[in-house]
Amino acid sequence: MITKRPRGTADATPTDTPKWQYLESVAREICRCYGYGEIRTPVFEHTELFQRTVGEFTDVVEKEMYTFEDRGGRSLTLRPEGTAAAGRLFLEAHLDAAALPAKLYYLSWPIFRYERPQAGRLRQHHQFGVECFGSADPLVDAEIITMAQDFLSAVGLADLRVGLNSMGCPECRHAYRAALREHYGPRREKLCPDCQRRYEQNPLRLLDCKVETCQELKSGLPPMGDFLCPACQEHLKKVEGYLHELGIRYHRDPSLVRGFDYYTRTVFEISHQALGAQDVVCGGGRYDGLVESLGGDPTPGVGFGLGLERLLLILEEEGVSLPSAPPLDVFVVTIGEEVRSTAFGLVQAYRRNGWRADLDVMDRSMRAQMRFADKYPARYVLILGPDELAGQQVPIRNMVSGTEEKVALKDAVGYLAEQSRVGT
RNA sequence: GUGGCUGUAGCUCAGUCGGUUAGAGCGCCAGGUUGUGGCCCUGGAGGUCGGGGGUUCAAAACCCCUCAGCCACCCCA
Repeated sequence: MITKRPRGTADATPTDTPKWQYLESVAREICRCYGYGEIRTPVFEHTELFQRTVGEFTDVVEKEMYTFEDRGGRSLTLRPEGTAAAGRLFLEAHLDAAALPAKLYYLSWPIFRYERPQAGRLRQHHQFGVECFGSADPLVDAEIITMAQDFLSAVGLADLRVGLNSMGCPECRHAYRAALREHYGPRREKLCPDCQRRYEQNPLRLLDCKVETCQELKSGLPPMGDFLCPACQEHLKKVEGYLHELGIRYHRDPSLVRGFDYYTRTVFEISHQALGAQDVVCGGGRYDGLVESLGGDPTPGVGFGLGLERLLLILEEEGVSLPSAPPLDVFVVTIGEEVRSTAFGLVQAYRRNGWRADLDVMDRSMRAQMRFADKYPARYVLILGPDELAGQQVPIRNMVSGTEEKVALKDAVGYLAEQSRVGT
């Protein structure tokens, strides 16, 4: 082999793509019902876009971006997430000047992060995501969570775990950050090296460290909930109220923290145990400061990103059956060179009438052609040899029932339509 | 980025203590049936034993490096 695919990437063959197309069609249908419209943006953006929105000191920006300089000296980055690009488009396409909210979705966007690969974690993966710009209404937070839930159940998933938390607004977050520093300050030396860095750069992340000694140091720490300002508490309460009314099961997880700086107030994750350590299939929340940080007027927003490879892994693990390559409607078996142009014409006639039709191009014996048609699989096999050509009558074999009928060659195309009308 | 496990045919896997020409099942191709699929039978193709280096009379096996996959961490979808 001359080439190998780069580490942490995946190919999709004709066996795989029907499954992707299926997920995409379900996603589109959900978005249609919820009133969202599709957007497309370039796979790379100015590096600064992600630095400003995702955050300078986040893991993603610090060490996971595919950043390069183009021939004009610009620093560009393959997008490591979708929301920032959606926000950029929102401003650049002047959607902020149109009627709000702007309800946008993106489908199968390639997302790039330089990470150590394992099952459910790739360097290029694909996300279905939804973003709603312009409304601060907690109803939209609930709508977004419901949408993700609806999509996942529509493709056949149950046993989902929805985690919910609030990260507060900049004011209450500031207060909590101070409280964290106060709590950890005296015991700073006992923290793991990662947490010592977090203490300096991003104290909120101290909360979900899994190192045992750091866990112990958490005792006596007031939960973030205590620091939420009245407005943020009210917001969270309303989101929960809507979820409750809609019958969405979730659990409050006070230690749930998202790794991107743009999140404010509502954050949530949907996970599934079939996935192992990388168990989060969907993550999202509210990002009221994002548009402003891009230079636009203050504009609230909420959204989610959903990993399609991880979803496919869960579905496979759970034994949910997904579409595979479609069968052939008719395979035309040819006997001898002299019938081939007639056979080709016939196959073309089928195709132009919307049938999936094929014929032998491997110079196979009749028997081998029959075996090939069987394995394809083909619903019908039409046999065309010198005798049929002379008599203008062809046998058409139903490969499921094994029955065969003689049909006039000129009626061969109509025959399939007739049979499907009858319901065979 | 850290620690660990695993790489043998297209796929799933055997391969004894380091010993001659590396095997099986499935899949693929052809034939048994010179014009009829599935079942059965026969035959065939297909291998840099992940790659490179080393130890040895001899390496798929032992050692080192490297690449890839997987597991956990970190982080995330």
